[in-house]
This record gives sequence, structure tokens and C-alpha cells, in this order.
Amino acid sequence: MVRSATTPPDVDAELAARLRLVITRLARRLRQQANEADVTPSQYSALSAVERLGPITLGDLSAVERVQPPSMTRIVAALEDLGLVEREVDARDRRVARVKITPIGQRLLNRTRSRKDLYLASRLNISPAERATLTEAAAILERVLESGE
Amino acid sequence: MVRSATTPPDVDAELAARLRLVITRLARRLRQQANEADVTPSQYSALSAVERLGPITLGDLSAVERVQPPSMTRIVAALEDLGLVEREVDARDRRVARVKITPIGQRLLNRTRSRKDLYLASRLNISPAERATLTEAAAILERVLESGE
DNA sequence: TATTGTTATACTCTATAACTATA
DNA sequence: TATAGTTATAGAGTATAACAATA
Repeated sequence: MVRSATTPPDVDAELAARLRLVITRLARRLRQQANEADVTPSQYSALSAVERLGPITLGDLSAVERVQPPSMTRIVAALEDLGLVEREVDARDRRVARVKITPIGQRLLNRTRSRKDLYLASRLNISPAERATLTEAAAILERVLESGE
Repeated sequence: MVRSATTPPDVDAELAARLRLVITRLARRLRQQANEADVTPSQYSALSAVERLGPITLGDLSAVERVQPPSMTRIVAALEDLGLVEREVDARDRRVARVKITPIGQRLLNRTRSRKDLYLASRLNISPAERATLTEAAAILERVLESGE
């Protein structure tokens, strides 16, 4: 294989650029598909964090999800309107609001995780080996996200 | 391992839900990081498509990128302002505009693909085996995207 | 004063609907 | 009439700045 005279591409940078493309496009597709789903991708992401970490304060939640506090205020308000989370004010420090998942929210997560008609699930027409690869990749990318926190 | 009495989760659906989360969060991170970069993720995605398929009409480009024509009008206008693509009107059918990449746009893509200071590249502190896994995963997900077109 | 969260406001990305120019 | 693309407008998601309540 012949390389041009310019700087040789860095393998990690090349992979990163490729991942960036596929992630951008998949995220767009997921957003478009989200209309028929119950919650938006952002809300789903926050709901999952609340399930895993709740009861959790709004501040901690926005830090974990890497959005600014005003954004999390909105997201949580939407989830509360849908009955998927509930908030309670801390008795000792009444500035603090803690969020936890409701049985309805828990059911939604459980249902989503077993729903084949999700956009991605319906497209994952893949072999066992490919499934294993994607599972590993998910773990690696989750680690990438955490390491940036 | 004990399963509850509810519906057993579908493995593909579970994987899809997990991928959805990691893609949503990574896309958000990429968007935030994009401020210091030259173009937004959407513009970068369109620019890559123009590189690969151009000269291409706006209609075909919006179909390939899966956005509506008005969205592509905006994206291409931004890329044109940046001098990364240029348009030319079809001589035979003057309704049609074709877009192609400029040398500046080509240089930007080449540079991006070898730049280690991209958000993802700087985070990809991974082993060769993990790099191989992500490379395979990228290929699988690219196929998933194409199959939905 | 400092901290937690909210409200006000604005920007980006995307969509749908209505329009223009051309065929 | 039909098609390619644009303009007008709106909604989601996010940000920053200013504010309110509490400590």
C-alpha cells in the first residue's frame, strides 16, 4: 500500500474520526425514531442514571450526565410530568432536591430493554459473533465516557 | 442466576438499549467538544458524504444523510461559507445544484483524520485488541446505518 | 456570602409548510 | 403540473446569565 507524501494518518485518530461519523449519524437516527417511543434519548439517558444512582440530587445528576444544571432541570421536569421519576426535598437542607425512579419509570426501562421494535434492535440483524463484538464495543465506549468524567 | 417472572429480556433488545445510551451520551459529548473544532458534527458528516459521493445534488445528499432537504440546504450553505465545498448549477437543468468538496475541505478531512487532539482520539487510550474491536464495531454499525437507507 | 436549583433568553439542529424557479 | 431547492417558522436540546431560596 502506498502512502502519500503528507503526514501519515494516526491509527487512533482515524478510528476516532470514523467512530465520530457513525455515532453522529446513529444519534440522529435515534432522535428521529424517538418520536414513536415513549421518551426522548436525553430523557432516557437521564432516567437510566436515576435508576442506577438515585435517589440523587439534581446537581449530581447533571454532573454525571454532563449537562448544565438548567438543562437537567428541564429533563427532570419532563420525566416528572410523565410520572417516571419523583422528587423530594431534603428535610435538612431544603435547597436540595433528590430524584428517584418510580415504579412506572422502572417498568418503562424494563420494557424498553426487552422491546424488539426499537430502531436499533430491529436493525440489529447480526450474527452471534457480531453481537459479541458490539457488546464488547459498548463496554469500551462506556469506559471512554466514564474516563472523561 | 434467577430471572423474575416477567418477560425474559431479549438479548438484542438489551444490547440495543445499551448502545442507544452510549451513542446518545457520546454524541452529546462530541457536540460539546465540537466548539473548539472547525465544523459541527452534522457538517462534518455531510462533508464526508460529499467527499465520498460528490459531485452530488442536494436532494441526493439529503437522502444519503437522512435529513430533509431544508436541513441540507442549511448545512451546505454553512460548508460553502467556510469554503469547504462549492456548488455548481447544472447547465441542462438549472433547478439542480451539485456540490463538491474543495481542496480546503479535503485538507480539513485529511487533517481531522490524523489529529490526535480530537475528543475521541484523546480518550482512546486502548489496547490493540480493543482498537480492533472498535474497528469491527464501527464496520458493523456502518452496515446497520446503510441497511436502514 | 456561598450553594442549589430555577427562570429568562439565545443558539444549533432539525422538521413541516409554503414558496420560487425551472422543467 | 411536477420537481429541485429555498425561505419561513416551529420545536427539541442545550448553553450562559441572572435570579430566588436556603444555608
